[in-house]
Amino acid sequence: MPELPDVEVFKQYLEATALHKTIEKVSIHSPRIVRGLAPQELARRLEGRRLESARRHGKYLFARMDDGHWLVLHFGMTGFLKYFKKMDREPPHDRLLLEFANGYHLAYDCQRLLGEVSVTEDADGFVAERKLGPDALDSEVLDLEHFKQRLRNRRGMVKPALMNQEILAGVGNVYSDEILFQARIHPRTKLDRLSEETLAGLYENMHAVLQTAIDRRAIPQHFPSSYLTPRREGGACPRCGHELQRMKVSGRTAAYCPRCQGVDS
DNA sequence: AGTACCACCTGACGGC
DNA sequence: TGCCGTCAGGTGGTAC
Repeated sequence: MPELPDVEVFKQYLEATALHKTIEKVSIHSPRIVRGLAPQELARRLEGRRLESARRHGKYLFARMDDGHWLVLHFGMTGFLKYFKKMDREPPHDRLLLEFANGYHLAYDCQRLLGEVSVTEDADGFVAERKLGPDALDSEVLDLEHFKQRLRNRRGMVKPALMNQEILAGVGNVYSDEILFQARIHPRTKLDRLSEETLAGLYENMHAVLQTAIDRRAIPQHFPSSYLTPRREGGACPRCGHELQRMKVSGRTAAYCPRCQGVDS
């Protein structure tokens, strides 16, 4: 479930492995993941180039090539990157494979094919075109006042709002549950029922949860024991011991503690 | 504007 | 054993 913390870890991984190496060959095993240009065109644009730097916005990863264009990666539900030398290390659902001049490979693996790969001349323009809101961890842009302003005057529920990539980018189903659990807010709470104090707490917890997840390499088993994630089957609330519950919110499965997170409002 | 529901897609899992 | 429905959840489209 690659959300903001997972993609941040992919970015750090790409930076540590695949930069500044000439791409000698590109293999596209699943053409349908390529969006906005023909697969052959994507290959042509990558071959002979080097990746020079990486950026992330929400759940999107951008790798800048030495011609100034950007390789754009989105990981859907099941995507990840793997850097390796020998082909017997190739991951099982390798959809796009870059081969570098040093003999190493970078695979974009995506079992369920819900991810996407494309190229853009302008990463900021891509973000604007997709109507993505500010990155959830970019506190320069998304400070508390801006956060409150973006959630203000909305009639919907808090969980779908956190997951709405046009309001803010990067939070998905798992981390919205964790943020709401830590902030002690019921997932179905209406935005217009959140006090200023609760909104401030939501903002603080959003930051803390996302940053903690990144620090723990987005590995749920390494998260603090006070966390809801990883969700245990019929598990108990780590705070009060009450049995955790699941409910559908806006078509998604929400996990929450009915005692700590109040009642449906 | 917000929500429900469906589709995309694969694999795991439970029921029978 | 094996078939089938359901679920997982990011995104995007449609209907209301």
